[in-house]
Amino acid sequence: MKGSKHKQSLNKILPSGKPENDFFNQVWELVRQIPKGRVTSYGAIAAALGAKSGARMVGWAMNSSFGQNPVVPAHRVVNRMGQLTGKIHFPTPTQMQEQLEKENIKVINDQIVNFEKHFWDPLKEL
DNA sequence: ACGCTGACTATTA
DNA sequence: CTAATAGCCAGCG
Repeated sequence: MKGSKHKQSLNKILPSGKPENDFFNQVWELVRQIPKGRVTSYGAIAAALGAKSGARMVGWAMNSSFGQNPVVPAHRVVNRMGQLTGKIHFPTPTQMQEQLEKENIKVINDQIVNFEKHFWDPLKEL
C-alpha cells in the first residue's frame, strides 16, 4: 500500500487557523465536477450541500475560489435565470462569457441561451 | 461587538 | 403582469 491515496487530505488547515473544509471548499469541489459544456446555479449548489447556508454564500465562496488549485470553473456557475450576474467579479467582465462560448454555450446579453438545456443539477446528476 | 453588504431565491403586494 | 421585500449566513469596517 504505498501511496494509494484515493483522496487527498481534505483537512487542509490554513496557518490562519481556519479550516479549509468549510462550506467554501465543498462548493469548490462541486463546481469542479461540473462537466464541460454544462452550467449550474448557486441555489442548486447550495441545495446539494444541504441549503443550510443559502445561495448567497455560494457566490461568496466563488469569490474566494480565485487562485485555487485546481482552478474552479466559476464561469459555469450562474444565477437561477441563467444570467451571468457574476461576470462582474471576474478579472475581466468578458472572461466569463468568453469561457462559456469556448464550451459551446451561447451567451446573448449576459443570458445563457437554452439555459435549462445546459443546466447541470448536482443533486440529480450525482 | 454591531451593523451593512453581498456572484441569490422565493414570496407577497 | 411587474416591483419590492424578506430570508439566508459569513466576511469586513
